[in-house]
Amino acid sequence: MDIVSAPTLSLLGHALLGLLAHGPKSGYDLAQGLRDPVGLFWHAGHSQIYPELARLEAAGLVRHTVVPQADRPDKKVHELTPEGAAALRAWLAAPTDVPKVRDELVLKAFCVWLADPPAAARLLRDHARAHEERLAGYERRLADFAREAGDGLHRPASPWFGAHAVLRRGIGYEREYRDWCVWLADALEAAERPS
Amino acid sequence: MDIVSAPTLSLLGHALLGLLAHGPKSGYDLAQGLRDPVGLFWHAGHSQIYPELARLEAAGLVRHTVVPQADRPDKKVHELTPEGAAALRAWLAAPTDVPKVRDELVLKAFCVWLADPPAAARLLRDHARAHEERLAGYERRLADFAREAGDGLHRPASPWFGAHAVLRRGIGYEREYRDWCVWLADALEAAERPS
DNA sequence: CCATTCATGTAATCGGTTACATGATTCT
DNA sequence: AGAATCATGTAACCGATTACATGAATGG
Repeated sequence: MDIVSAPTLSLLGHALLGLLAHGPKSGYDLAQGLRDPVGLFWHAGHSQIYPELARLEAAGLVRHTVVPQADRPDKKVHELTPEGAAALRAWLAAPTDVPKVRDELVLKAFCVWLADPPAAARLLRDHARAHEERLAGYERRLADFAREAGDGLHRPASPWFGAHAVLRRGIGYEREYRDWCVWLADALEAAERPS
Repeated sequence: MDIVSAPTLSLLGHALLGLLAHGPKSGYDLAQGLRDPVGLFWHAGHSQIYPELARLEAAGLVRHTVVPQADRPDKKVHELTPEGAAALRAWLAAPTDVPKVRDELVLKAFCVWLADPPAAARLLRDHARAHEERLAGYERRLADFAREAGDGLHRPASPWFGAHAVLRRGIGYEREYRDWCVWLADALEAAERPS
C-alpha cells in the first residue's frame, strides 16, 4: 500500500462520505442533504460538491455509475469504496478541534449599547421567533423519527442514532439561542420604561 | 455628499469599528480583542486586521496617529471618525441573517453509528470538559464584570452592557454544548453494558 | 540561550459563495 | 406563460488561515 502522503481530506469531503455511508447518492441528492436546514450543522452548495466528489473519486474513496433516466437528466450515482469507509472511520477516531464560532448577531449585541434600544429589541424578537420556528421544526422531526425508527433511535449502531444526536443538538442550540434573544430584548425594554 | 455606492463593508470591518467605539486602539490591541476566547463570537488574526484597517481608513471611517515609543516599536493608534460611528449605527439598525453553523463535532455525531462507541464516548467526554472549562471561565469573568461595572451591566447605554450580553450568550452556549456531549457519551456507554 | 511580548506588515493558499451556463419536464 | 424540480458542471471572487519577514526588549 502507498499511503505515503494522504492529502488530508477536507471536512466537506468527510461530510460527503458520511452521507454516502447511508447508501449511494447522486451529487444532487448530496446537495439536498447538505441544504439548510436539513444539514443542521453542515451545508454546501452544488458548486462545491461536484468538484469535491471528483477529488474523492480521484483519491479512490468513492466510485460512481451513470444511471440513465427517461424523462429527466441522467445521473451519476456515487457510492463509498472500502477505502472510503476506512477513511471515514479513521476521521471519526481522530480528535476534533472545538469549533470557532462567527455570529453576526452576537457581534451586534456587543455594540448594542450604541443602538436605539426599542429598535434593537424589535430585531431581537424577530430572531427569537426565527429560532422558535426552527426549534418547532426540529421537534416535529424528532417525533417523526421516533415513529419511523423505533428503537433504532437509541441503538448506537443504527444510522438513525446519528441523525437523532444531530437533531438533539439542534433542539438544544435553538432553544438556548431563542432564550438569549428574549432575555436581551427584555433587558433592553425594561430599561426603557422605568417604574 | 457622495454616498453613491458604499462598498459594503465586511463583517470584520464592523467588528473593528465596534471595538474602536470603546476607545482608540492599535492594530495589535485589536488583534488581542479578537483573539480566542476573548472575542467569543468573532475572531481574526493580525494578517487580516492590518489590511482591513487600511481599507477602513481609505473609506474615511477610521483615522490613525503614530505614537512613538521608547523601548518598544512605535504604534499606529486608530480611532473612529464621525462617519465610522455613523456606519456602525447604520449596521446595527439593519436586519441580520441567522448564522449558518459549521461544526465538525456535530458532523461526526451524524456518523457516530459507524464508530467504536467507547472510543467515541471518550472523545465526547474530552469535549464536555473543554466546554465546562470555557463555561467556568466566562462565569468568572461575569462575576469580575459585576464588581467592576456595577449597574453599568444593566444600563443599555453602557459599554459594559454589550460585553455582558455577549458573555451571557457564551455561558448559555457552552452549557448547552457541554450537556449535549454528556448526553451523547452517556447514550453511547449505556448501550455498551446492557443490564 | 530561548521563548514570549510588543509591533507591523505581505504572500500563498484554501474553503465557500455567487454567478454563469444548459436543458428537459412538471406544476400552477 | 412562468416557476419549480431534476441534473451537472465551470469561473470569478471574497474571506480566512498559514506561512514568510523583521526586530527590539524582557523573563525564565
